Amino acid sequence: MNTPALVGTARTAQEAREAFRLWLREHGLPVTGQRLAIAEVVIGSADHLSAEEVAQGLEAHGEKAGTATVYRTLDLLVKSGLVVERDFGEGFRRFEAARDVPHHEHLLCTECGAVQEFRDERLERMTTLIAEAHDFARQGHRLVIRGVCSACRRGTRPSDVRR
Amino acid sequence: MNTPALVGTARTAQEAREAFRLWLREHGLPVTGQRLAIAEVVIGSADHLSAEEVAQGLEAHGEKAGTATVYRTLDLLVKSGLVVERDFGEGFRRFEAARDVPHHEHLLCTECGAVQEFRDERLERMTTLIAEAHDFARQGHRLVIRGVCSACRRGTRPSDVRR
DNA sequence: GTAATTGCAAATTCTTTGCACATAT
DNA sequence: ATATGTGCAAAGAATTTGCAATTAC
Repeated sequence: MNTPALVGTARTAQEAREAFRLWLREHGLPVTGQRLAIAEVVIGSADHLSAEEVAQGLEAHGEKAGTATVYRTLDLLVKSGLVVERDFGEGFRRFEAARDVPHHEHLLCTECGAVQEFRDERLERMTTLIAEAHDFARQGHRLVIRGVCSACRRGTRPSDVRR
Repeated sequence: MNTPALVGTARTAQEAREAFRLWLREHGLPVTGQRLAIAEVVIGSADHLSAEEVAQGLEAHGEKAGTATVYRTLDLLVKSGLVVERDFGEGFRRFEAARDVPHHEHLLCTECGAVQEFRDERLERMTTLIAEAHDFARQGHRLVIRGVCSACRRGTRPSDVRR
């Protein structure tokens, strides 16, 4: 439920496990069942998951991990580059598989919380020029467009519960 | 200290008090010393203040208010339209005087936390078109460009303490 | 075996809420 | 007078941390 259209394709659960296992090995860190399971949930999902949703995803797979472990593993996944951290100003963070897409922006539905992604080359150039003009060494940017998605406008979506 | 260049000009402390007093009157709400003092700090400042910084600002003026009052009054100021709420993904909110500038974007220095503002007409049109293309009823957007400001690059700024 | 991870619960940070007391109108 | 605001301390939500028991290598 609530699986917004995406720019790229999430990799398979298996690929997720193996990619993370490799990274852990390379860094001399123990490969544990929890770590692989969490990688599978986050990287295998096409959604932008909150820490809580990751924990729920684990249980759906018949696995589980304590809250602390979920957060600690998410940090590792971000460090490994396999996962990207997002902040849509909801008061908590979301985690998204780092796909092959170099960079993309987000459309956030203020009704149901659904997220759509899109890419716009112009934005890349535009923000670079703007940063230059203000004598900033640009590191990156974030654009979130807020609005109401078509499903919510039509009253279709059965009111997701999002905080 | 740490007063980034701004797009518009903050109104004076007096204007702030009077504007808020008027709004409170119009809405049948009691005009209290705390409310006026908080309005003066937030609207009179050219910065993007956190709730804590507002409280500190009060003490600097020889006034003070409890945390709850600060938050409750900030809500009122936002409702009155005199103040705008911002979320730069720092884990807490910031509040900025609503100046005459209709909408502007932010450049955030990841070293010292300084914020510069800028305006770009193209962004307005661009985000409207993008929202349309995705069948979203656009409500607004937010662009934050992250980077390192010139002062920090030159090692000039005496390393602000920002969380 | 030993060092690192796990899970639980306690601690933190930002923000909200309940309630007795104080204050604006 | 009376409704509303204020401050304090407790409650909440998201996240982090301390620590004994457990597990990977």
